[in-house]
Amino acid sequence: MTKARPTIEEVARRAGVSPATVSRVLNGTARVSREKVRVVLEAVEALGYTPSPLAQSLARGRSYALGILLPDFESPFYSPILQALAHRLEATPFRPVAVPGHWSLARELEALDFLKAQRVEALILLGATVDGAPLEALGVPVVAFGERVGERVFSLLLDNREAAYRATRYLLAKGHTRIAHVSSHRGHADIRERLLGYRRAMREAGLEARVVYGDLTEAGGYRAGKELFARFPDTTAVFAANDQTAIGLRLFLYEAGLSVPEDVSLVGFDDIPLAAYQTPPLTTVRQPARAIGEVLAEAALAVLEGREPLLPKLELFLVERRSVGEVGG
Amino acid sequence: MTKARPTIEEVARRAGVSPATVSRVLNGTARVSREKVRVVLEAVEALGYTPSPLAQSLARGRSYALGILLPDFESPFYSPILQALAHRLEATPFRPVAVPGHWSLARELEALDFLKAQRVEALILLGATVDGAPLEALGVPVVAFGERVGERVFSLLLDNREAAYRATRYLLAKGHTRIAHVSSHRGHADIRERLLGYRRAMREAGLEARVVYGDLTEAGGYRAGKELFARFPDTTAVFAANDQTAIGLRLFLYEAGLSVPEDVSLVGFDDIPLAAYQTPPLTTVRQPARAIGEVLAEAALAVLEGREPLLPKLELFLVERRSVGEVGG
DNA sequence: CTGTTAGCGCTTTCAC
DNA sequence: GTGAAAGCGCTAACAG
Repeated sequence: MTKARPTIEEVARRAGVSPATVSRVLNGTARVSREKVRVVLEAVEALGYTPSPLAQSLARGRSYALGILLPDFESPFYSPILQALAHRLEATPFRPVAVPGHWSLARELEALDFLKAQRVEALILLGATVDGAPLEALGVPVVAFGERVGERVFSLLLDNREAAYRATRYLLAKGHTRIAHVSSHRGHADIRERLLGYRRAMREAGLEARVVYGDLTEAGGYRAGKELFARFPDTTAVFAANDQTAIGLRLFLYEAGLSVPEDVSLVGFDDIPLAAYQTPPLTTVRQPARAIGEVLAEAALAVLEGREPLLPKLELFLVERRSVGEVGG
Repeated sequence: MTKARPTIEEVARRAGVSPATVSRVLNGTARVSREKVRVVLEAVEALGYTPSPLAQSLARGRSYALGILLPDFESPFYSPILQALAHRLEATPFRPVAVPGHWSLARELEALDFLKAQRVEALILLGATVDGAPLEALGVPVVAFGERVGERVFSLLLDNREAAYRATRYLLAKGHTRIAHVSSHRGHADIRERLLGYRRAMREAGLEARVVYGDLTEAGGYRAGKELFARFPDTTAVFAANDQTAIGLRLFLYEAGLSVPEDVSLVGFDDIPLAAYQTPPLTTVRQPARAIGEVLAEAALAVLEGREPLLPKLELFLVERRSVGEVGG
């Protein structure tokens, strides 16, 4: 067995003071004489003492836990957000407790139960679909990304519709007219917004919309490509609801012997880390993952301190790379 | 304010029993009469009671926390392992506490301090470089992936050297002779093993080794490609220490107008999710992320229960895709 | 400034 | 079987 960690009691004894005093110097919770401070610090040092967060939490009546509900740990889009979130929390007393909802409402509900049991003080929703009652039941402030949820919830909303509209317009400007969109039934409001932006651009241009559905995974994008080119073989450009879809579809094109961007142009959404390294580098709408994570963390911290969180308007813009060509160019 | 969560006390009062009894029925920790069980369960139900893990931990003297030290949350290789790890832990009383070491020994040490403070009961090391004393200081069992660490540590070791050897042999069999390897100074033992395997295959074939260094990121792979082809323009095949490096290098090739696999063949390592979707699909050595995560979790649980963990020998095998061509083929 | 006294919410002897 | 009582390690009044 390992030697048990020292307790505040032992530190106090060794320093010849009361536990309360030790607590006070460690937390700066009240003025303590220079001398005692010194002795306490020495004892802490000598014993290698670190307070037990467990005991602290129980005594203070707070968990210092921040729940983070995300689809899963391996999503190339959400992972960087989680990374930024965790990073921002490092300097605070709060710890992230991240749980995967596995893209399923049922699993999300389970995750919420878990977070509830953990007594999280606030909840950050990343690409979740839960809403209403279950959230209320948690009884803690909620900060969401991408979805306008309930009343007492702060949402960081990016203008997906506008961005999708502009991405489609970009394709139109390049001379494309037979432009398809790969959407998804899975995923949250953002995905629907992108579809709407695409539709609007097409409608305004007097063009017919071509929509097929994937599931936001590479495999889904591949399948969608297959379906798309079976139904609309003359498509010259496709705007995918996310990068993973675009990348999956790109594999289909490769196998079908269609080149990008010569035969078909491709635009994605998200700008995941690997988008810039595709062949050709993928033109896509950049979602500022880092900033998103920081803003969400900031907002959660604000709410916890009773401040009104400010959710700055983050811009979505198209990153032009090499996957889009000019028609007849 | 939200209503405070009910305590065991309230449940007991409502059921007309003592808190001890409530605890007993909830934990099956002792025999309780049918009648009381019923009443207690009813009260629990009515109040929507969930025990506080905090209080439980304190009272039981254990944290149920499993530390997981990994490079960062956004690595396409480690994320899936974390995902599997977390998944395996879901059905257990243990919770994963994952902290990023940011590929830096200093940050890893900080992370360890944090985990120590959290009183984790065991530690799982994913691609970490810490070793020896700091680990001993934690005073808990350690399960590591990829690195043979200290004495009291269980390591899941895959034969990277052999796999790299075989990957290089594969390239040789395809007729390549001017084969380069992109290694890295960053990263742990695995990376060095891969270099050794490559060297051995080259030596045995009586060929000159061509080694350049990246940093395991796409950007590093790109830079390495630049350096490689400046120094050895006639290279026809490159074996990269990981997929991200290969993908970065592939961008360099694309920009340089060299096609894969016609002009240069490419082999990666890891088989990250996106490898199969590169253009062309990347031939790579598959590391079974899912299995790795599960085995590590299993091992940690075993150690915690006092059992000898069994670390099955997982195989590394080459996944042939389309990024390798035959010389003169 | 500082020690004493109560707990935080739960588990676990220890008796009955 | 079951309740009373004593903590787990720490903080937070409450008196001095």
